[in-house]
Amino acid sequence: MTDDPTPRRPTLDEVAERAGVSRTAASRVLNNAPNVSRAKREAVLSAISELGYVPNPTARALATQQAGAVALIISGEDPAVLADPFYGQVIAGASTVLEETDLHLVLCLATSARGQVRVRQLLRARAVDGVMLMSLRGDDPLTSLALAAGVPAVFGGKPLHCEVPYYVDVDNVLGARQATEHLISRGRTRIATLTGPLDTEVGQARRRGYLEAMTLAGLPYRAEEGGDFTERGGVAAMEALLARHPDLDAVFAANDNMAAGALRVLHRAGRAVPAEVAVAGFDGLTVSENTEPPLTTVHQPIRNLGREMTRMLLALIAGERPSPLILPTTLVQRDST
Amino acid sequence: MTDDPTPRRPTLDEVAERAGVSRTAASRVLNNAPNVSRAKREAVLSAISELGYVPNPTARALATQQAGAVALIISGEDPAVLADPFYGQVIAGASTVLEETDLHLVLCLATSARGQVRVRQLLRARAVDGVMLMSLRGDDPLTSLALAAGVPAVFGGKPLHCEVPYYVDVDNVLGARQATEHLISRGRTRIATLTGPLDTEVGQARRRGYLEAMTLAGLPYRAEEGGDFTERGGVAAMEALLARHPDLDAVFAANDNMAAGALRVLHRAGRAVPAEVAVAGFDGLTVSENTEPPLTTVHQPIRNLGREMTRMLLALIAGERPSPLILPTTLVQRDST
DNA sequence: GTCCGGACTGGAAGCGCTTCCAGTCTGGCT
DNA sequence: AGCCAGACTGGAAGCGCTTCCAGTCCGGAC
Repeated sequence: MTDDPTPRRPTLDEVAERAGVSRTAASRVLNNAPNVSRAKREAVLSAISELGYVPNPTARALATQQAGAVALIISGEDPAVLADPFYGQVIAGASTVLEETDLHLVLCLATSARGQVRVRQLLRARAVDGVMLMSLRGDDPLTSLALAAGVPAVFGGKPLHCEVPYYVDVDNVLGARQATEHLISRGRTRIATLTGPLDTEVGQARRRGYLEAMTLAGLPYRAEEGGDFTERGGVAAMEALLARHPDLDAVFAANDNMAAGALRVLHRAGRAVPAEVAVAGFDGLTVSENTEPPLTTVHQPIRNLGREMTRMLLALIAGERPSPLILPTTLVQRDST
Repeated sequence: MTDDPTPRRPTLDEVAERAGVSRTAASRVLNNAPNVSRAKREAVLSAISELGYVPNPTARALATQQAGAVALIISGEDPAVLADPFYGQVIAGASTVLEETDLHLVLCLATSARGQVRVRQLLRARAVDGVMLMSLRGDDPLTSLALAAGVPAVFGGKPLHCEVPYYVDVDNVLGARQATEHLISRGRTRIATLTGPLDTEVGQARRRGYLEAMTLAGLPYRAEEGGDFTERGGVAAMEALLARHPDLDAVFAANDNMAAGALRVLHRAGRAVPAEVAVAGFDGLTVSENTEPPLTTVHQPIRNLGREMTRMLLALIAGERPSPLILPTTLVQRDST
C-alpha cells in the first residue's frame, strides 16, 4: 500500500518514447491498426507492459467523439419501480451483451423531477452513445425528447400513442390471449380480468388480448378492474371485482404481482383456487412460482428483452437500421388453473 | 425531424466569439467562477442560449481529470443476483443521492468472467471517480483490486476476512439477535436457523446473532442448515432441517426469501405457523408482506444503505475521510410468530 | 499627483488520444 | 538501371474544455 502521492500514470507519449517510435505508431498498435512493422509493434507492446500503461478512456472519447457508454433510462412515477425484479432482469440481459463490447452501462432513473432534468442533460450533452428507454407512459415527454436528441434510441415496450422507429416488445396481446384461451379451455366462461394501467401500451395490449379471446370464443361475459401492476393494487382490484361480479369463475391478471394479490383475496374470501376460481397471471417472474397455489402464467423472456434491446442499440450505433422486434411468450401451466 | 446530416454542436469558442469575449471568460461563466464582469457574463449567457450551447462533458472530463461518474459494482455467482429486489433498492437509494450531483451511475455486473475483466479494466483505466462494491465473497479478488486501484471505494457490507477502510453495513448481528430474542419471548425454546452462505460476512453475522441470543438466554438447543438466500434454497434447507430436527418449534431464517421457502415446506408438512412453528425472517422486502401468513422479519433500510454508501463515496471523493457506518435494523412483527 | 491592491481579461499551454497526410523505403517488374 | 505500388513512418493538427499567468485598468489611500 505504498501510494505515491501522485502516481502519475504513463501516457502514450511515454510509451512511444520508451519504445523508440512515434506516438502515432504506438496508437496504431493500441488499436491494432495496420501499417506497423512487426518489430515496432513488439517494442510498443513490451513498453506498454513494462510501464503498466493503460489508455485514458476520456482522452480517447474526446478524440473519437464516442462516449463509450450507453444509458438505460427507466421512467416511472417513483423510484420504487426498481423494486420490481423485472428491471433487474432487463439490466442483467443488457449487461451480458455489453460485456462483449467496450461500452459501459449508465443507469438513469427518471423517476423524480430532478431525475428527469438529469436525463434531459444527458441526452442534450450527448454524454452517451445511445439510450434504451423503458416503461414510458403514453404522454411521457421523454419519448419525444429522446427521439429529438439525435442519439440512437431503442424503446423497451412500444410507447402508447406514439410511433417509434426502434423498439423491442413482448407479444402482450397474444400472450394475454393465450392465457385467456387457456382459462376457456379449462371450461371457464365467466372470466374477469385485472388490467394494468390503461395509460400504458402493455396495460392496453393485455386487455386487448383478453377481449380478443373472449370475443373469439363467443363469450359475452365481461368484467374488469384496473390495477397498477403491484400486489397491493391487485388486492384492491380483486376485492372490487369480487364485490361487483361475485359469479366469476376465472381471473386473468395482467401481471403476476396482481395475480398474487388476487389469490390472497380469493383465499380470504373462501373461494377455492382453482376449483371455484381459476387464476392466470403474466410475467413468469419467481413470484409466480411461490404463490399458493403456484400460478399459471404467461412467461415473457425479460432477460432476453434486455439482451435484444441492447443488440438493437448496438446495431443502430453501428449505422444499421434494425427492424422492431416482438418477442414471443409462453404459457406456463401450474396449479392455479 | 429535419436532421442536418452533421448538426455540429456549437463549441465554447463559438459562444465566446458570439459574445465577444475570450474563451476563458466564457468558460468562467460556465463554471460560474469569479472575475467576470456583469456585462460579459450576460453576453455569454445570451450567446449560450441563442446558440443552444451545451458543454461537452468528455472535453470537460479530460481537462479536469474527472470522469463525472461513479460505478456500482455488483459481484456474485451469476447475473441472476439482480433478480433479488434488494439491489433495486440500493440502486434507487444511490440514484437519489447522485441526482443532486453531476455524477452519473455506471452499473457493472461482475458476475461472469468477462464481467470481472471489464471491472478490472474500469478500475485500472480510472474510468470513474469512485466505486461502490457490493456482495463480495470473502476471497473475492475484487476487494483487493479495488483497494489497490487507488480509486475511492466504499463497500456495501463489510467483506469477510478483510479490513476495508470505508464501508456501510447493516447491523446484522444485532438484527439477527433481535429476531431470535423475539422468538424466545414468544416462548419458543427449540429455535433453529436457516443460515445464509457462510462464506459471506452477512451470512456469518446473522448466524452469530442467532447464537448470541440463544447463548444469552441459556438455551442449549442448536439446529442449523445452510442456504443460499434464495427461496429455492430455503425450501431445501427447511426440508433438511425438519428431517433432522423434527422437534423444532421456531425458525429464524437469515433472509425473507428463505423464510418464504420455509413457510411453504412447513405448510406442506402440516405444521401450523405460528401455532406449532414460529418463523422469522430478515430483510423486510415486500416478499415478507405477501407470504402466508405474513412474515415477522427484521427490516433493514436497504434504500438507505444505497444512499449512505453514495454519500460516503462523495465524501471520499471530496477528500474527506468518513468513518464506517452501521445502519440499524428494526423488527417488524407480523403473523408468523 | 503618485502608488497600490484588487477586479478583470485573454493568450497560451495543457489534458491524452486519434488520424490525416506528406513523405520514406522497400522489393518486384520491365 | 529505372519505376512504381504498397508497406511503413511520424509530424502536426485536431477533439473541446480548463486554468495558469502575465497583464490591463480602476478607484481610493497617501
